[in-house]
Amino acid sequence: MMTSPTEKRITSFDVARHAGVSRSVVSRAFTKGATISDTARAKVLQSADELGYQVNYLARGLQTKHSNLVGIVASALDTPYRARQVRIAAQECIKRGFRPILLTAESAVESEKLTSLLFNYNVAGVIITSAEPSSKIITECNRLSIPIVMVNRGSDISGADCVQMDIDQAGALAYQMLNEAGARRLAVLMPSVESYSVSGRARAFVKTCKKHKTPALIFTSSDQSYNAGLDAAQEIGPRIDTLDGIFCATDLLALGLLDGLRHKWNIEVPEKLSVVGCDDIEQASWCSYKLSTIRQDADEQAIAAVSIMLKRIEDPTMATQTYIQNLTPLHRGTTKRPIRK
Amino acid sequence: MMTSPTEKRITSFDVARHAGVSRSVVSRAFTKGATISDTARAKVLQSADELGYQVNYLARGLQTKHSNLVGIVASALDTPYRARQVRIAAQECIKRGFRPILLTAESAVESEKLTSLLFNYNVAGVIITSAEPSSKIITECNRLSIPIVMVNRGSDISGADCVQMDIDQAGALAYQMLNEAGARRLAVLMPSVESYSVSGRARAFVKTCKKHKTPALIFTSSDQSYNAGLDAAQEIGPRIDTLDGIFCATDLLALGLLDGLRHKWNIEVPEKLSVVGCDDIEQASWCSYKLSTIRQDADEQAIAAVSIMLKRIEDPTMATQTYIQNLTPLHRGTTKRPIRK
DNA sequence: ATGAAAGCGCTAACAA
DNA sequence: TTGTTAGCGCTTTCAT
Repeated sequence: MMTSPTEKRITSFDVARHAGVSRSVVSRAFTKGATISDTARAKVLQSADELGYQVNYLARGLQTKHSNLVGIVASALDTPYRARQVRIAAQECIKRGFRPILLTAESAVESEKLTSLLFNYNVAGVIITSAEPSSKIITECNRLSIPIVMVNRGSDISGADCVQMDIDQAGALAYQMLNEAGARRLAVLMPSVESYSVSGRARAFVKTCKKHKTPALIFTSSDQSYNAGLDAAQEIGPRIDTLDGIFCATDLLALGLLDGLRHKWNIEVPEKLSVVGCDDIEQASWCSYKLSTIRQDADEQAIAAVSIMLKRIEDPTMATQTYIQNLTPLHRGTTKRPIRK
Repeated sequence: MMTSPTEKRITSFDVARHAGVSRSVVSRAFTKGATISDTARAKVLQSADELGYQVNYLARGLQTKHSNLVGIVASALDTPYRARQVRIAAQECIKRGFRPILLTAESAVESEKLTSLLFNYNVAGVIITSAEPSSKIITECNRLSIPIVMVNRGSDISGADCVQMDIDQAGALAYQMLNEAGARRLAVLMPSVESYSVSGRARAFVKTCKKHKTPALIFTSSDQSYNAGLDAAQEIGPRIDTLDGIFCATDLLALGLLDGLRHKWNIEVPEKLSVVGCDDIEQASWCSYKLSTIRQDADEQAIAAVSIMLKRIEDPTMATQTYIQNLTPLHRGTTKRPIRK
């Protein structure tokens, strides 16, 4: 490989000279839809290849007023559901010609500070799939007219597109699954910290129970993790005789509870208690758990988010939209099935 | 909020005028270590805040010849170990003032194509924690003198810094753990597709066994996943009487095998067979598994990778380094402990 | 279809 | 310490 010893970056100027054309032509060769002859394009592409030229997107973005960078703000990235969501969202962005900048934000303050960093790059859009994005981000994005889509976050704040699960359906489905399993003395396990999607589905469940005149007990956990579910078993174990069905607001919580109940309290599931989770993370299907759960499709969610964002990039005047995702009940091993089936 | 109706982006020029100084002064106010008076800086910062000004990093990068963008190329992002690794790496980048562009690459060809995309952004560095990065990437990075660090990839290709686990130690540790558990008829379960770290640790184990005159059986799985481990149980179950200890090249594989053995073959672990995994993913510690494993610290690995990358950014002439990570054996519930303890 | 020239928003010499 | 000036590498009218 005959690379010149000088470390100089190849610019469009170099390519232009090499191909015997002007810089404009080089630019056009890399801009699709530009008015350029086939022969000229071929010549330029050839030269570019020989010299190892790559368009400098920083410079291009400076001119065109938009980088093709997008921001993905995510919390709890190392959680199964979120990891999947982010992976698909990132892939989708790339496939559509954008590059995702990944910002991991664990707290609201943090996420606010981080998001502002995105503005430094003139990002074309932002996807937020963090538990607690501050609403300040939205106003700021609006001010700069940067498309923003929130995943599983309330649509209370106007000016942002949303992709979310149907929390009411989740609550109803959880009740229905438990009911089908013959459970009548119900409970819910939910994190004490508020969040749209997780708290929402739990509350919807409670509401549905009330509607059916079978009020549900409420247990709270410190967060949505496996360990929080495990801890919750300490509280739920002793009261097992007052219950026969419980809805856990996340699969991770359900898995922890399951392990706590089975291994620390010797309580049999589903014989003694039916358990339903929510999300359908991979681990829920593992043989040791076979967790009955409500599936929300992370891939669909991520793809919808990216798709809406790109649509808004193309047409910023489009009316704000909310994509409500459909849910699927999955009876596996932690709910008794009715005899007729 | 009195935001002007015109959508014009605020530039340093606007701030300069508002603050009654020149654009240079504005620039200096945002460049640390620049020579500027406190009063001037205060004035500028104040104006910037009022106008909602943000430095345009695209323009800055164009000038300074480096964006503070870095690339993170990762495969299997929705796998527990990788998710953690990427999360920490991203956080660390951000903390140190860089922004990570996330590229998810599942195959070698793909990762090659993707990496080249990074060059469009003048990334300051690249971290590759993908199974199969092509070595072409490295030569290309070298040509452009872009720092690159490979995580858990062989250091066979010179010109790149590496962070990796000590595969020989892993093999030795696995043998030792199994041996301590009284296992004498050993086996290993490894994916049939080659990869530096995963195949490496398995081979190191086989070598150690050979050295101790207790040759190990080799079972192969289609990949490193839970399901692959589950499938492997079909092959291993029938031969259980010829074995009493097995090393699985990844925790996920071990978890799958465990479930297959226990739930489909009614084989008791560790009574009938001792199992040792590798990685120490979160699920390994879950009550249903209590997997004995070899811990490699994902956080340490990610932080080391970022740290080395930044060091090289500062001093590109630094000698190539390889950070070898120390491993910790973790006896949990899938290995019998010797009586004296 | 192509080239010349202007400028995107910023930083970095240099001069004052 | 500050302002002036000249680009960074690209795209984009506007002529040709």
